Amino acid sequence: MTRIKHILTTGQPGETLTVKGWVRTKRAAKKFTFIEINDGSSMAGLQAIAGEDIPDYANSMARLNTGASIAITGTLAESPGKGQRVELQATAIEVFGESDGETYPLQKKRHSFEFLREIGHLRSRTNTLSAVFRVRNACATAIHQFFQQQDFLWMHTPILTASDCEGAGEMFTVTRFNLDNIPTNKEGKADYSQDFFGKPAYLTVSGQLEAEIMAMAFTNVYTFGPTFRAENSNTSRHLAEFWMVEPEMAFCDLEGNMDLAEAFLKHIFSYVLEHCADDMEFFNQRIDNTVLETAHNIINSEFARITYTEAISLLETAIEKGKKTFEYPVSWGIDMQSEHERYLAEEHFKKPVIVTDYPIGIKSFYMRLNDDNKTVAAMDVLAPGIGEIIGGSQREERLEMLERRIEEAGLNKEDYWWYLDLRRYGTVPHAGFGLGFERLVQFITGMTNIRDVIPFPRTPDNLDF
RNA sequence: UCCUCAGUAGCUCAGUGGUAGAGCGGUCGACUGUUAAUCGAUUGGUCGUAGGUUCGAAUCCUACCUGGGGAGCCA
Repeated sequence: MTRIKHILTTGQPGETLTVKGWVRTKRAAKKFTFIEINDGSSMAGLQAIAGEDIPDYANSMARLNTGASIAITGTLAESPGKGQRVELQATAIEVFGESDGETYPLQKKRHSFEFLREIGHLRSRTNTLSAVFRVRNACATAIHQFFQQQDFLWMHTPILTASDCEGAGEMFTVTRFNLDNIPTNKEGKADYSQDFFGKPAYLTVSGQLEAEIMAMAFTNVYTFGPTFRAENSNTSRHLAEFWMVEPEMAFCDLEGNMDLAEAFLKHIFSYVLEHCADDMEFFNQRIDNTVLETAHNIINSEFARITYTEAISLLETAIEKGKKTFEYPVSWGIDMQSEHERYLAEEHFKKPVIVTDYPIGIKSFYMRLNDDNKTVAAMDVLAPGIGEIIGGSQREERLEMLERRIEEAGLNKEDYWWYLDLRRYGTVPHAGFGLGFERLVQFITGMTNIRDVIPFPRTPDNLDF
């Protein structure tokens, strides 16, 4: 079967072929009809023209409403009209499934994204959403290509986990209990020893700790899979189920980590520009007229790199000079608010900025303590319009230090016996980061709501399709 | 979870106390090359839900539901 993408680029006049897809629009004159058919392979559809001479013309045309699935057989010809190089002169049309114009929700007009979310089973047939999902696919391909070219191994870390103490947010509990009749122990609480795993189980919030295990055997690995957060977050950049990419590198420090993150983003943007040119052009025209400029900016310019301490100074200076007022006060030690991060990325640097070396008190226990004993070797990549798109760190590889940090965090050392073993046997400096895949797709396409860059978004009170 | 805005035709919206409207879409018709086709006609509604105020409520009040934007949490 010939896909429309290839016909539009390389199809030659005179070729006889059959295309299959869905009718986007139909324009009828008295004795002939133009049909635009789309099969999802490209933004542009193929224009077909059917004259009265095709079999069962009147009846066929009446059945070709927007959304109908059809096969058109015909001969390619140079198009006398504007807007397309070739068109298909139909000799036969087969209708697989009709689409009632009275009830089919997609019309030949713009729809709001809010409305399209309500018809999640049909929205991928629209220009914007199909472009988003082609770009999403290209991003995923680019990610694998980037890592594979550099000898990283793709590791499948588990979705089910027992660790509930990473502090990365609320977790979904997984159980085989009948929730209307939960076995209880003497204290009247749920008796997990009778559950499937014999202890509480959850959906993973991160594959990082397992990735560290694998990096201690394969040097460079990455994970790419679904991740779950049960936080009651209702924003345009949070999902309960999202995809995360987490590279982990042995023999690597924070500097190497930043270098990888920057090269990684540059590669993905380049790949998408090359492979989804039409889609990106569409986003630039219809969604956000800065996406192409942003993409070239990412590829061609160095990311800004500053320490947390420098970032705080910048913010304080901006306040002093009256250049900016913030709702939340700024001082060394605070966890920066969205408004602070946005100022840095969107107004001060106007490009991605990597902030490093955060105060020990606001970051996770596994991040490596710096020599100043006040900061840890953490890094956040802040993107204009998105905020934190990557969060990472050099990991604490010193056994005694890690034990101390676990205790200080109020966590149980015994729960991490295997994680500590990695420091006991052949420990090495290592580092890694996590990238929110949907936020990346948002960043590239300019789509403002994260629910529109994943085919089937899962958010609080929303589990349709 | 908090703050805020909004729910009126299939969609996008106007109507802000006195007989429910427009554009688009759909349908029918016209048209020898259209491409968000064009032109003409036509179709279309329990005004989010439940109470309340009033002679009278889409409009005012209360609660709830749903959605958007912002915040927190983070990727």
